[in-house]
Amino acid sequence: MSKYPKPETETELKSRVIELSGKSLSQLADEIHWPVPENLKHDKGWIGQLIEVHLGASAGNLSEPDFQNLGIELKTIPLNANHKPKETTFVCVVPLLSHIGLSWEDSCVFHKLSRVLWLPIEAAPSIPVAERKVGQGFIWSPSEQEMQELKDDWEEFMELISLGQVETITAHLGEHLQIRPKAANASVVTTGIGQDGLRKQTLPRGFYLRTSFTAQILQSQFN
DNA sequence: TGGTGATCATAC
DNA sequence: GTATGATCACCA
Repeated sequence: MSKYPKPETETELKSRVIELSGKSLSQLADEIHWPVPENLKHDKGWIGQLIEVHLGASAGNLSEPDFQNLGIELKTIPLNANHKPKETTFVCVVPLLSHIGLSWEDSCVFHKLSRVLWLPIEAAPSIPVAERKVGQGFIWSPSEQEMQELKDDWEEFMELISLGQVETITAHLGEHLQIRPKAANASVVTTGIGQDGLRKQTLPRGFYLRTSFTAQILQSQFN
């Protein structure tokens, strides 16, 4: 889409983010001739993809940062009526087999969260999707303390997985990160390690950031 | 009513 | 199935 080429510099990206702030989703959708869904029940990724187009993110389902040349990952963050995160944030799929010898610095969580463009968007159910407005986006990296806490969570999870305990992991575990299912439905399977140490088919899972953590990020940015 | 567990669309 | 993008829906 030549109308929205990829930003070549961080400065360019930032100025485009400023241009988006305050705009409604129907404005953005109209510009690229996209219909606006009544609700997101069957279009859960619609807002994220709408923003990707407008910011010129390298689209597609590649395992690359959204802005590969800048090393920046784009995450929209839905806000409730109190302007706090409404949902957890998906980070990446949990490695259940090829994690042996994987270090924190080589993990998908480390890479995805090293540099993130957070873009808050109104998501209170009382506001029709078309009327929801884009907030003020900003580029973020974890503080030293946040990075350490994320690493601690990650290492706790990876140890359990190595021990074949993945099916004992619930979303209650983890300070900032949590592990929850990540699949089209409960019948999807991937290969993991069972309690006997042998391969076993199990439900794919993903790492998610708790809303308390993303709330902390927003607060440090706007307060 | 907030969080956990489940689910939806789409490209390849 | 795995990757991208996430929100839904129910129950404690």
